[in-house]
Amino acid sequence: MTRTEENYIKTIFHLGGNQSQLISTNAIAEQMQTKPSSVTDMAKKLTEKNLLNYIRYQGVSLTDLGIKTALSIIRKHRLWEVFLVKKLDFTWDEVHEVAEQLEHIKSEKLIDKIDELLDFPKYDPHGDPIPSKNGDFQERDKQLLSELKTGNQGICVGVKDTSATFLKFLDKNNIALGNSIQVIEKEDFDMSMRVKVEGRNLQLSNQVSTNLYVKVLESN
Amino acid sequence: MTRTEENYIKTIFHLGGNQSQLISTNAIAEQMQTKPSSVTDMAKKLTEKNLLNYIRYQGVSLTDLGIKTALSIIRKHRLWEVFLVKKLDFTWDEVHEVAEQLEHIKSEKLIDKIDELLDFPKYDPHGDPIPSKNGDFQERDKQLLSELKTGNQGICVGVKDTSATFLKFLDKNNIALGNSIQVIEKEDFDMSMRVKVEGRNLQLSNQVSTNLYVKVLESN
DNA sequence: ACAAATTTTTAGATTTGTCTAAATTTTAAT
DNA sequence: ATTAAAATTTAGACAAATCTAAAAATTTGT
Repeated sequence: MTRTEENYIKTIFHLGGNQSQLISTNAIAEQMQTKPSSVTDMAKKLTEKNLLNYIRYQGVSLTDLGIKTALSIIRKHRLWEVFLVKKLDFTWDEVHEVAEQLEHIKSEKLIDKIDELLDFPKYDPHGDPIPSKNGDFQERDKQLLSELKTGNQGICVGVKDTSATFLKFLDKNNIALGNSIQVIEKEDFDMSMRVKVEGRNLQLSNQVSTNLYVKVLESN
Repeated sequence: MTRTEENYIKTIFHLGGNQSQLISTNAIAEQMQTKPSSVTDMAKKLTEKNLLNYIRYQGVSLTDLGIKTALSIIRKHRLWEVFLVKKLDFTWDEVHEVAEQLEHIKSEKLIDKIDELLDFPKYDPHGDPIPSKNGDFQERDKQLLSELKTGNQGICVGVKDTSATFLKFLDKNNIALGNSIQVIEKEDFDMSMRVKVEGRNLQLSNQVSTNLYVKVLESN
């Protein structure tokens, strides 16, 4: 498998092509910064290799083999991210670009040893779950901060937007995964909300609250 | 720089193209398992990029920029080898293949942090020196075991042949870098020699003694 | 249901890195 | 100093991954 092929498989997975949902060549092209015609060519090629199901004019979905392949790449990507943060003191906004390269290194032993070195982490620095060696992983029980009701309390467990600008914004406001967060007041006008993060009062815009995942603590 | 270009630069360095010595397209092709005509094409391309000096029908040598580039790649390769052995328990015969991939990862911060994590090692698992960040490195004072005279004593400091078969042979015979070694007797007939390695007697063929580097301990 | 707009595919071209076969240059031998 | 042998380059072709422009299919609006 070439690096390009792996990137297609990974992108299709992230667009939902694992739920036997058909993903359009247009959507893939947009995500990958390429043209729909290029996607069509690759769709044919990957179908030939039994990684995709492709229906002309409809879109593609991943086969079982395709899903397995995608999970393997995602596992590598997320483990490398943990490695960079835990062992090399990278910040969570610096890891993505490098992990994009490292995820393509071909050595089963290497990634298993990295997994072991990190003591088999379950989540990456952005709170996303890391598939196990045999490909299973459970999405954490979480919801967007914006979905919480006034008074609800939770723990920050992940981010939806993983861009450096958003992550740095969170750093600057001392919001980190694991922090407790409580909704004090929601503003109908602009959907912003006042929250308490680890005891500190903050005003967060809708843009922020729709990109921060929390695990709700049941009040009773 | 593409991965292929980097591999050409690295190969030319190893063939001596740093000493402003001209390396033939034939020699490069043989080393890289490709055809001389392909090398010619790449020679033109890399000359265009100011990495090579190329004289038609004569060969190529590295420019200053080419040497700097080669040293950067070799630095990465050797640091990754140390990482694999020291942090992930790879054996010295397993590291080459994986390091060939890792050496192409583009991130200055990454390799500097790996260097730091390893506490700035000077030599890789095969005894080869690791260029510093600014590109200087000194070849260790060493000679082939085969060059020693009867009675000479030394320390194993490196291998010339880094193939898995040779390295496993050394493992099997409990010969490791850092071991003391003394020449007991040299056989004129087949150039084999009887040696004492850390007190144990061994008979080594010429093939072995011409691939093991030692640092001679001056008798007086 | 049909025309217009949108999406997708096809056809043909481009770039990178490679190859084979033929032509050219250099080296070696007498 | 020629000629034969060896090494090197050129010319033309190919595969992978991409693009643009045109054609075809699908979706949408009325």
